[in-house]
Amino acid sequence: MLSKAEKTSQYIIETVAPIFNKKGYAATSMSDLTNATGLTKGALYGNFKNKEELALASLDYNIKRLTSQIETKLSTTQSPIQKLFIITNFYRYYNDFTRNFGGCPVLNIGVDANNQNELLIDRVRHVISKMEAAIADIIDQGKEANEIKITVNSNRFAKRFFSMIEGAVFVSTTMKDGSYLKEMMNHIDQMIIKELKR
Amino acid sequence: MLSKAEKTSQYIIETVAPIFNKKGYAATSMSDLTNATGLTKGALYGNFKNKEELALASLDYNIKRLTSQIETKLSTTQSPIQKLFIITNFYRYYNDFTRNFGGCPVLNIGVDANNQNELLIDRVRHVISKMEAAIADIIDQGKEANEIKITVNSNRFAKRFFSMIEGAVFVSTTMKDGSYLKEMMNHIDQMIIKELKR
DNA sequence: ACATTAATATACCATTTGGTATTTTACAAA
DNA sequence: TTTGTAAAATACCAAATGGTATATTAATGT
Repeated sequence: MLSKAEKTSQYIIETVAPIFNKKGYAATSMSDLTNATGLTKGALYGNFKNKEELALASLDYNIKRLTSQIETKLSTTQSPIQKLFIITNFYRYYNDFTRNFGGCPVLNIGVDANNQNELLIDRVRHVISKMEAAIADIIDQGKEANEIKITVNSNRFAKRFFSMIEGAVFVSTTMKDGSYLKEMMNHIDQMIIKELKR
Repeated sequence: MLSKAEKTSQYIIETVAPIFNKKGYAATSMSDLTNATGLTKGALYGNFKNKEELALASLDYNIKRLTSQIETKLSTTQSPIQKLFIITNFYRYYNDFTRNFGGCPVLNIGVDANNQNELLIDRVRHVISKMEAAIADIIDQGKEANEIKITVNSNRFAKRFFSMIEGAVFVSTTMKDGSYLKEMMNHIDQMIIKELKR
């Protein structure tokens, strides 16, 4: 059972996470957070050491929501190739998914914290590495399962795969035009078929 | 001949543009700008109406530096296909190019100003549209010159082209790893050869 | 050289910033 | 129901925020 403080901390993070994600670290003020939560500074500083800890916890929360959603979807199939299609299909409708918490946290905090906050940017780098590694892992599984050509460079493909996704996420968000994501996912699907599939 | 005020305005923008680009609009304070320029608020507010005008002029300046550099390089060939290769080759070393003014202004301000500043984000959208249109235009010229298949969808290809570039720019910058850009440009070159070239 | 204007510096404004010390309130065990 | 403690509200801090009015300095045309 959650204690009062744990419940409050949870509530604070849920409320505050989209704000940090939308506005960025420096541009988000403590009063933005008290206004949004309906709580006072006493409550916020009682539950979190400072603004930075709030931002870090918010980022972790957003990343967790994102990755756990992908993991859930991935677990519905055993086929590595199908897993890759599940990822592209998830990002096809990514704008709808992220609307709830204010855009892609990897992109937003990655750009916002770059050269501004080492702790935040380190976490973003870590997530990117993890996601790329996960994609490369799926490809390697595909090789073992004889679904994917053994000649492909898993890591190189994973990096390109992820870069393309983030590029489409960025332009799609900025231009408020979901077709960028859709077209890019179609292209990546073709890449999977032509470059990977054996 | 430039008046004193024009020279000062120019100096301010040159000095201030990379700061806005790195830190974003809200996170950049007027004292950041007075410190960097060595000028006082009197000088800044004498030459620019307010902080927002400074940010807009800074964005315009950065965008101009970027686009004029590309245009110069493009003018060295007549061949549409070669022009596309010139673009990918420019972005191969984009991190070195943008180091001087603090990263890609399209990416940085696009993410920073999204849902925060309408004037800034509108300018970013406008630039993206322009760049995509320019790419589509090159492709159309390639069709007329019998270099490029008439069946390809110029606009669709241009959007994908640009999205891929920005994605590589983002991950490359965030991870401090130029290989993302290099690999992506190699891939786009292959796309040009396989999808466009006739 | 002088007067006029343009450009910059200075001093100040109310408001907001992140953060803290203290008081008050809510809660749980006895 | 009382008491100890955990949690949240309040009041406050110095510093910084964007912006302005005024004073001072620099440049310019005559």
